[in-house]
Amino acid sequence: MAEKAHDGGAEKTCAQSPHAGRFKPLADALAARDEYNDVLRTRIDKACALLDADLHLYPNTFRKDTHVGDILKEYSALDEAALAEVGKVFRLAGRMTSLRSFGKVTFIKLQDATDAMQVFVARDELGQEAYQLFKKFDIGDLVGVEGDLFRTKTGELTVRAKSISLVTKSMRPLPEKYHGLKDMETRYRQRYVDLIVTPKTSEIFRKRTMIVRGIRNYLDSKGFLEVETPMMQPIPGGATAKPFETHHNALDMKLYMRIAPELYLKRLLVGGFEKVYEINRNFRNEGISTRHNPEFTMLEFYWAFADFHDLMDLTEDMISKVAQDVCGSTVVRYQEQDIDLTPGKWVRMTFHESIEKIGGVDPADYTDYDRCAALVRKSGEKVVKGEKLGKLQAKLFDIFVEPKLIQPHFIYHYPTDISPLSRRNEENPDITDRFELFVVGRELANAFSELNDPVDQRGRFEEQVKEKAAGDDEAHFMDEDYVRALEYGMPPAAGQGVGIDRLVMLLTDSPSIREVILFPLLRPETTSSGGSPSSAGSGPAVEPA
RNA sequence: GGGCCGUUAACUCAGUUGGUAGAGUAUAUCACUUUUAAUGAUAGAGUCGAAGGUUCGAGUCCUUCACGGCCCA
Repeated sequence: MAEKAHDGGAEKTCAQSPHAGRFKPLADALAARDEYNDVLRTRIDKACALLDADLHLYPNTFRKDTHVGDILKEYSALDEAALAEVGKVFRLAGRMTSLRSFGKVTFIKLQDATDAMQVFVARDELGQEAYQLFKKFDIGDLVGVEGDLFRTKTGELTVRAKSISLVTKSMRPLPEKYHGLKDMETRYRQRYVDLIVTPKTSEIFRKRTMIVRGIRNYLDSKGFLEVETPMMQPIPGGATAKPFETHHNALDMKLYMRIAPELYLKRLLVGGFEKVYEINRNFRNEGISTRHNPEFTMLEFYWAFADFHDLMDLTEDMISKVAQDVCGSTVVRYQEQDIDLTPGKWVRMTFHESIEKIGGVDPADYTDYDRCAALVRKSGEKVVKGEKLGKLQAKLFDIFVEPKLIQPHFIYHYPTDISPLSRRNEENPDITDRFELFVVGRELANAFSELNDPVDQRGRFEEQVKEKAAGDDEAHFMDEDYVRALEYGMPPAAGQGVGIDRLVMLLTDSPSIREVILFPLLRPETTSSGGSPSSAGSGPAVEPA
């Protein structure tokens, strides 16, 4: 007999199994997408073999009594003799992320939500039959292990399996063990895989949770009340941005996804809450970049009987505490730079001062309209007809100042022209009691003493409406109800928005916002067969005649 | 929206002046009872992102498109 032909090895294929039919839909779907390769075929064959051996592929019966992290914490210090004393049998479960087989003995790495550790699986511990079944398990399978602790020859704390069982069969192979998953697109699209194989990724999202929790704890401890306000709003307000539009069918009503919760939170100040905050999603229908995702998370908080100076103090205290808790220091490393968030180190400087001192712009070049416009043009920016001086100054600021604000800077007293919701400065009506916080050349927070004069507010809305009519689709809508609320009387207050994603970027040393958002927005995936992604597996693609 | 770069096996990547594709990992088979990027042997695995074009001949050159990355607006 000619024996050189390999037909997938000596193992029988799924086609010969009574369970073959169970996997046909999977095989067909894979084939339709041109993904049905020999690795996947082998997985199906193995799954069939496991079913043939009367194993459940997805049993929900295994219960663990500990986690890898707990074991490592408690027993890492013990030597071989001390471990033998312990003699305790643990029940662990997790994903098998690597496997080294020596015939009658196999080392696997078991990864659960807490950590990863080695498990020693030996034929002489399991018995011949169980060990043969175990050999059908694949890297990527979830397994349950029962065993005690020992140290291997190289001294590694290891679980010696008395039994090992399949908890969930994995039908797809994991990425390569050494290089891991590098392809950014796959990492974002299939974040579940990224989380399995990239420890840094899961670390970022754990930190993200800690950061958000740290902020909540901080504000709660200061007596702030967490509230939830509408994400779908008939009139979007509270920021300068293009909103997403949607439609409510039953009410036959146009709605906007909120660009900010601000106007609702301030209505709550009118209602008598003196300290409120909300941490939730905002949506802005704008470009996507390393710093912008269409939906992003903002903290906004409002504090009655306080002004923007109080906010600067609070912000400095809050962010440095969160950094200390999450990063273990108030000096954090961001993209090869040390950022010092230690309280007291944060610079406070006026908007105009920053243009002059940091931007190096001659005062005459930003106070005189024509000279300012000329400088803006010279710097490669457009000047729109009728654009106000404050807006031109903001452009100068963006060009000359913002990129240089690496260490934390509060820049305050923004021009009134670009601050439609802020309270005017008492001495100079052209500027507002507003600040923005910059770190690593990016805006991290925006805050101001709130405008609570209903007449002034109405006038500013009307200005915005004019700009909207003139073609600025980022300008504010008139919000009559909000003005009415102010007419009842809103206490003097200060309010602030903090970009949580950007804060998380800073504290996790992430260069892109996509690294700190679990599922960043991407264009639909195109399949190799050319069909629309939604039609894959749900029926034949309809081709135009 | 613009510029530059990328897309080759399941993963990470090579691929020369244009001559029908390679490695490592993973997978399969064999050996192996202490490895940890285990080791050794053997084998299979590719619509080279898609569609056109130039050419005797295209992974390679040209055009368009799709998706992604970085920078800019």
